Amino acid sequence: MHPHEVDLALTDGSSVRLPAGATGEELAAALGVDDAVAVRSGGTLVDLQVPLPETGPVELVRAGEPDGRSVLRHSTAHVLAQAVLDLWPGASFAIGPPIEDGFYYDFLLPGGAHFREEDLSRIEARMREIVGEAQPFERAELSIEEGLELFEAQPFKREIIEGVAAGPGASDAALEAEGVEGQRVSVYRNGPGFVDLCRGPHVPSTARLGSFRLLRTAGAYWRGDERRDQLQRIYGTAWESEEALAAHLERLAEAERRDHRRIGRELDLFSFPPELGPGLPVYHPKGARIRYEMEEFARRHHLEAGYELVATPHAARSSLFETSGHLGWYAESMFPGMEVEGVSYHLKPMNCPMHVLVYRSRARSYRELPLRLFELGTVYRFERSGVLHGLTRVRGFTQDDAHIFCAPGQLGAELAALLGFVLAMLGAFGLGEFEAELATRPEKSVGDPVDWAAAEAALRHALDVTGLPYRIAAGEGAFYAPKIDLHLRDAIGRRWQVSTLQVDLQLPQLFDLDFTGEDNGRHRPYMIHRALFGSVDRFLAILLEHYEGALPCWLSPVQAAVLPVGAAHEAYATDVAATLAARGVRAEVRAASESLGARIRDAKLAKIPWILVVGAEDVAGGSVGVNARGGARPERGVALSEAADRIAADATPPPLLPPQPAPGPAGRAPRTGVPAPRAGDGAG
RNA sequence: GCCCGGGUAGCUCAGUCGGCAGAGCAGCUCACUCGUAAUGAGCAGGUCAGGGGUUCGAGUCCCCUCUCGGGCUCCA
Repeated sequence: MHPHEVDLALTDGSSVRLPAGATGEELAAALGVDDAVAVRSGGTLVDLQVPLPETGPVELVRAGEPDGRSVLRHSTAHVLAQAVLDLWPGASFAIGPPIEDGFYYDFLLPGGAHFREEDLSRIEARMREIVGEAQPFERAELSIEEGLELFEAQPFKREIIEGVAAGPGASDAALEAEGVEGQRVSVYRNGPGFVDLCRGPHVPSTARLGSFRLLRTAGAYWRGDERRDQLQRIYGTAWESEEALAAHLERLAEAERRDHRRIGRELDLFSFPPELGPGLPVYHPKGARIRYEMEEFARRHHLEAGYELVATPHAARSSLFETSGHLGWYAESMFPGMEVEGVSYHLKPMNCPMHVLVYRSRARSYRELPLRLFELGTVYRFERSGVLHGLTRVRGFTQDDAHIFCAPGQLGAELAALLGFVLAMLGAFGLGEFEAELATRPEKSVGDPVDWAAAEAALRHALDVTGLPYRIAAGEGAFYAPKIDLHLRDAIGRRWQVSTLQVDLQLPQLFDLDFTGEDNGRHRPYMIHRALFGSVDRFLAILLEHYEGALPCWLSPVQAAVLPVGAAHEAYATDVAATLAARGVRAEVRAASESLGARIRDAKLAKIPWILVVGAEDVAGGSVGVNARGGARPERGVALSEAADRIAADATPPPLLPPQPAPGPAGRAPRTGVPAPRAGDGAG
């Protein structure tokens, strides 16, 4: 029996009577919790084996919660390192943190060796042996000197210890997690020969691990610095149960099925002809039709929102980009110049200098402001070859770009209205879950910090008015402007950065823009850069992945397929298609050269929202058979006029909530007024 | 740009030890004229990414280049 017992307060408000000095393991036993992996005490996580503090509430961290998964993943990463060091004697190991959905570990293999895909199964087999041996994780704390001695043969570990020992500012968060704090280093041992620098906590034993999978190998620079060693990274995933692991692997398969590059090929939307060069897409008729619908929607609503259309060329004298600062700051991201008649030209990486010239083409009055210039402008950026990715990262793309020139006093209202407009537009595409980042002045920036602060305040005000959840991304603004970056989540929870709103402090000055004020004096306008889709190309890719290719009817390149049962019904099918076309529906007749079943299958695979089957009964009765995408079962004998009504309604672009000057309580207004996302199921 | 792995018919892929370049789908032709996710038969389709090398002989082995994919770095 323990000499005395204490009442231990739990975070949920209850308490448990335990012997003094009891550990997290004993607490878990007392509570009947069998999946605890750590203890949360005073905001930090500690090992289960540590005696619980008698003051302050504590809480068990269970395997399935976010922090618990991180512990599992971190522990699994240790086992990965242990396995690799077993299999490659002389290997160096660097860092191995938990990450979203998994973990990785970086190594330098002896003799400059590299991992191969087939190594993953060997390593995984060795990891499973270690798990089978139920090795305890044991924590120890050492002095800096002891740590350096322990890791004498491990240059990366020594560098971490030395870097942190050198004092604050010499470390970063990822390295801190590796277990060096102040003048102590913590290490974890498991098994006879393995010890790693680590802050912890870890599971009590490797036996608690097992639902993991190694996924891929990759190169990764030491400390993320491309001038330093490139290490060999192994990525894996780990979960609290086989079921959770299987669910994650299924999510990966789901993402694979939604890959816009695959869908683009299967639906014949676009391609990347090698003859054009990397990162330069061509849109096929169906893909171009989708773009047309997106762009028309954008143009129409911009006009309604008080924008004016402009059009500008793809190239300009290099001197323009000297003036704008692009060649000074971002020449590396621009295509090299070309010489024409002794003058250097560049492809434009952004539209703003051109729009500035439109503004400056004549004297401007305060009466004209805010002046909102909109263009679907195609820009060219020299992206490094390794970063290109489908339509989401290309070398030539079209921005739905606008520049708003306004008087200083108009900035706040303009930004707030703009943010509402952005949310309404994106909402119309069926995307509703947004998060924002306010990116503030970076280290490398131009302009007066006072102006920066004012611009940042205006952006923050717009966010507050809109009620959008946001976080501050300190120091992540563009060199010339603070900005709001808008992110959205797609149907399977992935986050995509889309819109950007920037308050430019530089261009009006560089181009010496002005307007005549009410006071007959010259004033400098503010300039807002903004793109809603960001890139039309990239936004199309996001839509394709979000909808798995089954776009809402109004965006579908073909909205209805009319299938005659036999050749005798083809004339009627043509009439049906003409009726639909008269209602503005994009309809196609697919003649009876193949079996009806095969044509239905083709239409389904092409994700056509409405399939109309017409046979003898329909010819006689003026009806159609309706097979709607996502519908429960096909209908027979629907009157043509009724079917046309339903399809025409489905094919109509959604309404857009006008920008709201005064959003309602809790700032949900921009979303509540937006029509519910069209599931693209054609249910009419 | 860097690391790793790929590139064989429009697509997905097979091709053993270096010994005649294949399949399914798609395409075309013919027959079938069909009531809600694949009718049948036939035909055609290849500079095996490109170039160089080794070899009696290269899709296969070696080198270079291009390109795609996964990462890293970058992303005004």
